[in-house]
Amino acid sequence: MPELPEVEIVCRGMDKAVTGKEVSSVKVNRYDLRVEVPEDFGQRVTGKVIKSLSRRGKYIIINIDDDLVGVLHLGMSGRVRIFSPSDEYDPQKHDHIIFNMDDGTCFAFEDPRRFGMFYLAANDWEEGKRFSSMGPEPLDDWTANDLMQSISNKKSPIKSALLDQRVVAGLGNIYVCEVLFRSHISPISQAKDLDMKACERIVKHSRDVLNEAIAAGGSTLKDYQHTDGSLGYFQHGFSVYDREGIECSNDSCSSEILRIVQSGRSTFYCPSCQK
DNA sequence: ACCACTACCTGAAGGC
DNA sequence: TGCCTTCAGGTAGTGG
Repeated sequence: MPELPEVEIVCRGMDKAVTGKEVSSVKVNRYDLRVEVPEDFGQRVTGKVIKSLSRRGKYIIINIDDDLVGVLHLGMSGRVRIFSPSDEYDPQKHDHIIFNMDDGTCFAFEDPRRFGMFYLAANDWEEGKRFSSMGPEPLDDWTANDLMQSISNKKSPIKSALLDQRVVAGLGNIYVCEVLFRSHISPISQAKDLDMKACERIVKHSRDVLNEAIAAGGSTLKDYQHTDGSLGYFQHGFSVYDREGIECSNDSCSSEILRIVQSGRSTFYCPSCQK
């Protein structure tokens, strides 16, 4: 489910629901996620106050008291469901970790495929290699110059380069396809061959697409993904993703959208508009 | 060092 | 109905 816009929506929902509240209890149903959940997860978190939440790339950072952070990644199928004190928690088969707050609020991390992770770290976590090698935030400090530099030696296609979280943080398969379409750049072109103008277009359209998707509540593909169960609707705004065989949305173009496979992932693009 | 490929895991959808 | 194959929004490890 989650690329940057979806993670941002989840992060905002959690922030609103739990920031400033104390954790009264935690239930861990499964420890064998992508990264092993620490055995003492519950003990370390219970009785502590959630200070704030933030996002880095596709990771949600939960600042717990002063010396602890929860690091949450939704993987491919992860969701967070939040229950207000007046709602009753309805357990699901793949609820791995459930937090109960002192005011009766509760949230569950659900992830059928278990590609997600939820672990604890000291609050100087940003020193760790997971985040120190992560690229710039596309909505924040990313420039065309950064992009130009980071791909200047890359022989891989630009599609694959933009999926590399060291190049830019938070883009995934859907939004890379959409960005390249808007930028009129072929996903097949070698990253190192792009000029500064092309990099400028990618940076600009990344901002636009991501901001539009956040404003639309993210994209919902298979099931709901907001923390309150409501749906995002940016999937109706896709120009190319999952539109194989459909006519290109540009008025002046009558080509069909193609699907190819690059680095084992589907790429959707218009062969006429993206050169 | 880089890049493509594979594994990780469950569930939904489509073909027969 | 059911069985089989394919595919899915991500990341990390390997092997060429």
